[in-house]
Amino acid sequence: MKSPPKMKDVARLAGVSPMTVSRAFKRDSSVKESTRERVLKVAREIGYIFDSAASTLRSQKTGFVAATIPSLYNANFSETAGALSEGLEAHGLQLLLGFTAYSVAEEEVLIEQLLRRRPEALVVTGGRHTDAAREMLINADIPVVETWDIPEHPIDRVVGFSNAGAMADMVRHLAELGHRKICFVGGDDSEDTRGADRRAGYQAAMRNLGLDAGRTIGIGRAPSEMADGERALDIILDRYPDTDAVACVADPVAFGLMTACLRRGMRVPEDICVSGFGNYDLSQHAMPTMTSIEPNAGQIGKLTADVIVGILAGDAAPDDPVIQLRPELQIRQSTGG
Amino acid sequence: MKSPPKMKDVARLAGVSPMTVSRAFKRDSSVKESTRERVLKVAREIGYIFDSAASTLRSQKTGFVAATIPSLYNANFSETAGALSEGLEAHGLQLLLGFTAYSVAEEEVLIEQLLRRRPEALVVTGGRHTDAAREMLINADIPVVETWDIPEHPIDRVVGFSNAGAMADMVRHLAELGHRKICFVGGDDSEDTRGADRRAGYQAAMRNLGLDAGRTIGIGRAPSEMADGERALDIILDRYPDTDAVACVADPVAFGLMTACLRRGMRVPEDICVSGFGNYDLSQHAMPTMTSIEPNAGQIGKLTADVIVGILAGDAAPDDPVIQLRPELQIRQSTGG
DNA sequence: TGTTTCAACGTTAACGTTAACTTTTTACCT
DNA sequence: AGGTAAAAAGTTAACGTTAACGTTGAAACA
Repeated sequence: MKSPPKMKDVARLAGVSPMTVSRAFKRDSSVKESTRERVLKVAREIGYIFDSAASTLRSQKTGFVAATIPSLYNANFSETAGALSEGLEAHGLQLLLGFTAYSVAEEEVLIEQLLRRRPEALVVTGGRHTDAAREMLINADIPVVETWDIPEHPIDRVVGFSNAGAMADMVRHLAELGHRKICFVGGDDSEDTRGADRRAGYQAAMRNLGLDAGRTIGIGRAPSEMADGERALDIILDRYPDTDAVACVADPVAFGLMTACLRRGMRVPEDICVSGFGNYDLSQHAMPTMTSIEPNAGQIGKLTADVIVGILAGDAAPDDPVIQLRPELQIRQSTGG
Repeated sequence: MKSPPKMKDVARLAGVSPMTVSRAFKRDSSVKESTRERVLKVAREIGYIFDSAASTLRSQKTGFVAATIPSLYNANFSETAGALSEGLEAHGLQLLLGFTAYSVAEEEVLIEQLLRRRPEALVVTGGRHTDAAREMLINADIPVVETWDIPEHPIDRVVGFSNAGAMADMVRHLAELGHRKICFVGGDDSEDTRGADRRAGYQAAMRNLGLDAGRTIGIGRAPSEMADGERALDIILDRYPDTDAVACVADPVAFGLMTACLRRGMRVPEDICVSGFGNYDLSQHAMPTMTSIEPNAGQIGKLTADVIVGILAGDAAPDDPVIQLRPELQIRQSTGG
């Protein structure tokens, strides 16, 4: 088996120079339509596959944008990634995803790996990073968008919302319903900065309301799953049996906790209220339907794509580099809605 | 702002040749430990980031494996991708994901895009492809693994199971419980080959049992969601009101359908049985718990990684290029289990 | 008819790294 | 000390594409 065909092989067989083949593979370059067709036909016939490494090296253009997300398994982040991908594709940019496993340490490693591939922009989930990661992002000399958070010290651009604020809204909602013994269920992992922020939002809101902010149930490292919600109920019944409402870090946890309640014969919301975060499909179909927070995950992805496309097109920087979204409370049956 | 540092800049400042810098960035190459440390220290100080495009071009090694999966939003495929990624990472390979939106036409485009980046192996979800895609895969001259299916004509290696067979198992289970009026709910989209195979499995099993195989409810293009299950119930009650069991193409659809039943006051499983496919977390936590099929998604990813690592390490090809898994029926409350 | 213009294509060199080879240094012998 | 092998480092050229510039020929003008 001989070596795979190169551009010059296509060129020879099509009777043109390699440069013309290169041009034929791009859009709106000056090649006669008939020539382009002939070139592409030859390329197809001999099974030529363009080599993007060589192209990248010479042109210093990779045509893709990198993004770090905590996990594939989280429908919220997937939705952001999906919308981001779509928005970028419309402008000829591909998305390269990397997974941080909810850890800023892993994020640091990942960012370096991604930068080695010379993306034209970088999207990170979260607004807190290791010092080394910050350094790399600042020096990367490409647009950087932090998402799903409102960082204290933005690196560049931001499309996010306040996780603490959204959780505080939820706690106030539960308090307005008359609940006083409110638990928070979430990971006890400071590496998951969004989870930690939501817990902080719970604590701040509880203190502001003059309520006991100590009822936090740690369920281990993110990602939090349905089984964690189930386990959390055991802990709650053991440690805080008078609990009348539980705010969960995410919908799957809330669902696991809620169904565990129902299995024990507890009524939701009559005996105990349960709320989630993320407004998963699940929360609208569960029985009872679950109160949650709509983070507008798709919107985050879409806006992020717009920001990047704008910067790459040379748009002037806006006055405020931060686009702050307002998650909406979705009040449903699990809190009496 | 000057141009970003190159290897030769690091070399100059570290007092070595660029080749030594290159070696310092690899593992187990012949550089003195003290030299390596000095080089890496300089690199860190001046913010040098390795350029993988140049490396790839020269060494003809990309260090990554590409995979096409139908969607980010499907927990089963995500699990396969996650396990694949882990298995590859253990051998220094990165995973590059592409999404086909459940369409073999999109898959064709995607495969070409991925091949341009010269992956060292290619994993595809599914065993049916366009002719052009097949051609590219055959000519790619790298290991190809087809997953989540047992193709009629394997291209190279296979790690999968029979979707039709698994669904037929489910139908037989429902029939053994005494059900005769069994519906199938799934996408009516032939582009989603796994969905189509599951429907075919339903039809074959029903015919074998001498039952009416015509009760198929089409719910549009994949991906199928909870809301589709809810809609499907309306259609079932309208068209086949005597239905006693429903086999769904996937767990979310089954959950949507099941909760829609419960909301109408129908009892599951007493009035109607519901089954899913995929054994999502959801199916174990739903009330009632849902009967489903465990496709061993993680196992598929792990075995695929093993196959690829084996081939790249030069292992001899096995007698049978097909690794066929046997999905297991998980019988739960929604079918009386 | 000579000049201008521009579409269409060609030529040259360079992108940043590393394979393959060569040279120097160090370690270990007798 | 002299010799030898192995470790550590250097040199050269090449990977496949395309930016930048150069050439050609035909259409469009005065």
